[in-house]
Amino acid sequence: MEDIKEIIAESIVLSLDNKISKNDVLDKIEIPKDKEHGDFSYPCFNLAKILKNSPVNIANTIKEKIVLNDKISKVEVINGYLNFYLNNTNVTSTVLNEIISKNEKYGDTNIGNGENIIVEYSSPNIAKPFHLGHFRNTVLGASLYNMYKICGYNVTRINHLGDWGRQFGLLIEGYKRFKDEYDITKDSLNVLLDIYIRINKLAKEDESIFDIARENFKKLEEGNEEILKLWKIFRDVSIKEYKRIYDILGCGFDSYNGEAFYSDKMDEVIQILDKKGVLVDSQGAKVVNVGENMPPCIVVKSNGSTIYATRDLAAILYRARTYDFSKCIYITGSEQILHFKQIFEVAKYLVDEKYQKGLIHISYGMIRLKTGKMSTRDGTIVYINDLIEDAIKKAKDIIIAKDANLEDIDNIAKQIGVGALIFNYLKTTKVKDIIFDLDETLRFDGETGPYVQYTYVRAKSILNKVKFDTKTKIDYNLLNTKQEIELVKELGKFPNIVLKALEEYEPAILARYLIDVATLFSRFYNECPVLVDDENLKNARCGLVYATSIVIKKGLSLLGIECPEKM
RNA sequence: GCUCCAGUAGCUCAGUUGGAUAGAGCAACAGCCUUCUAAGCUGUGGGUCGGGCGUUCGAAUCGCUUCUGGGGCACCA
Repeated sequence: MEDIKEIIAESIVLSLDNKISKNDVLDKIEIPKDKEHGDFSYPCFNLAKILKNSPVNIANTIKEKIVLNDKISKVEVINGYLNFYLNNTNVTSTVLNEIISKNEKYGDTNIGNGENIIVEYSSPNIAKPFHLGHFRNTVLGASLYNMYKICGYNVTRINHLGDWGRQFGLLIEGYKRFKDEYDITKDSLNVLLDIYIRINKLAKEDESIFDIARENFKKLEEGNEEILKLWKIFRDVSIKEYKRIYDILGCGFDSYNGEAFYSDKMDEVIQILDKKGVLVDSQGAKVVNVGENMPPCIVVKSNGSTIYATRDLAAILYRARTYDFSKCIYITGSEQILHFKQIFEVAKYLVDEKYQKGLIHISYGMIRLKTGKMSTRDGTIVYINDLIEDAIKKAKDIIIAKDANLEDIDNIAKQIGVGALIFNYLKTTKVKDIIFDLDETLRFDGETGPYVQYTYVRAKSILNKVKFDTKTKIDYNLLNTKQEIELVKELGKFPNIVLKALEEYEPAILARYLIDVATLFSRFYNECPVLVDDENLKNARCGLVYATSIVIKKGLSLLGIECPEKM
């Protein structure tokens, strides 16, 4: 499609005797909102001044003089716009043949050319259950990973676990006191959470517990065997639980090196910064100044210990050396925007410019409740385990109500329930806060994952009823209804949609696109019967159905959503 | 107080980077299943694009200003 835009631009320039540059024209060419206005449109208003003539006259002049190839069927002038209409039969066969021949590789490119990219995402805090915030983070990261992968990048997924810091001193103390009341091997994260809440309460009444906690963390840093053993148990138990969730979500990681991993790599960071003379004393702490409009970045606290910024800096240094990345993408909530601005500034003292330029922070809005912030204390946190359970159960109920004889109901219910959740959190642009609403989250009709999955299932259902051989010669000129042509054109956009979604780090672009495809397919499905007597028409429509199924399945897989074959 | 982000239909959101009559879903109402799965399709109603000023042939989109909501502002992550 892009090449056609080029051709149009060149032709316009020629018909204006090169009085305007091709890039200017290319810049202005747009795809009309209203399909009645053609496939491409060029507004002539800005030419009025340059050529000292009215937009309508200019448009008419271009229309008369322009020479186009057979890919364009007609050109029209409306209100100073030049509207170009593509030759539909040409587009249809090109698009459908490409999709069907490439099949599950449709949309793959090699623009990444093997470049190394790191995506850091999910990153929950050890010993705490997985909640909705982590969920949004995880599905965002996983889908970006999937998209980079098919664009030829070499991607490393890092789960930067929050497995270090003074809260472990407190947790260890709580565990020592209360462990006999619990069975840590069962429901381990909730046990740890419970202990954590209890010891926090206790510490509020008895300040001395905080001192013990500090002492515990110090012992942990020094490698005290007993303490280290406890910390390891917490970490192992947590990862095991997280992995169970990642498994359900169908995502994974190449590294679980979290904060603790960098605990012995921070000295070098401090040394480098000190050697470069940028580490200055400020109110007892050691900081790096990062410009006037930001507070300084604290690297060493006034009590001599390090802070999360120090660990993040150590991670940048380590990753530059280990992975030689061209991009290192961090996915976190928007409350960390300032923090990443600061450490990216400091990073210029640690790594080459090419690494520093590759540091990218992708932030997303909070998930809140109608009543306000989620809070552990008020018990208003929405845990992902519960939500997944609810979603799967609801999917199963609906399936049973519709067709209790369906095979493999549990697996299908899982695909639909989980798909609904993932889609729900990817369809909204990441900048927006999301107000959590259980009914809305568990909706399966309208702009939802199950709707897109359902579209796929209907397509497959048709294909299962015919012998459709991709090798037969198909006359796609027969596809000439409005529904067919619009669907084909939408399918043809897929590769560009993926690129755009990646460029903007915005899976929502792909999710929205899949809704559009599903809607156009549903219209086609309602208006154009596929299983007709006319063999040629049947074949052509089957080709369209098949191509649609390919695009939907591929698109959903990039979002991290599975497609049931029946539902 | 400073700073970043958001504000579009009753609700939840799109809006192709400044273009033509601002679009979807949900909710409401009215239709469509003896024909490829109705988790679907078609239609109706619903808008001072938070307000104001400006730039422009042309603004939901850019600038300034103001209101509302949210985040951040050094020893938490």
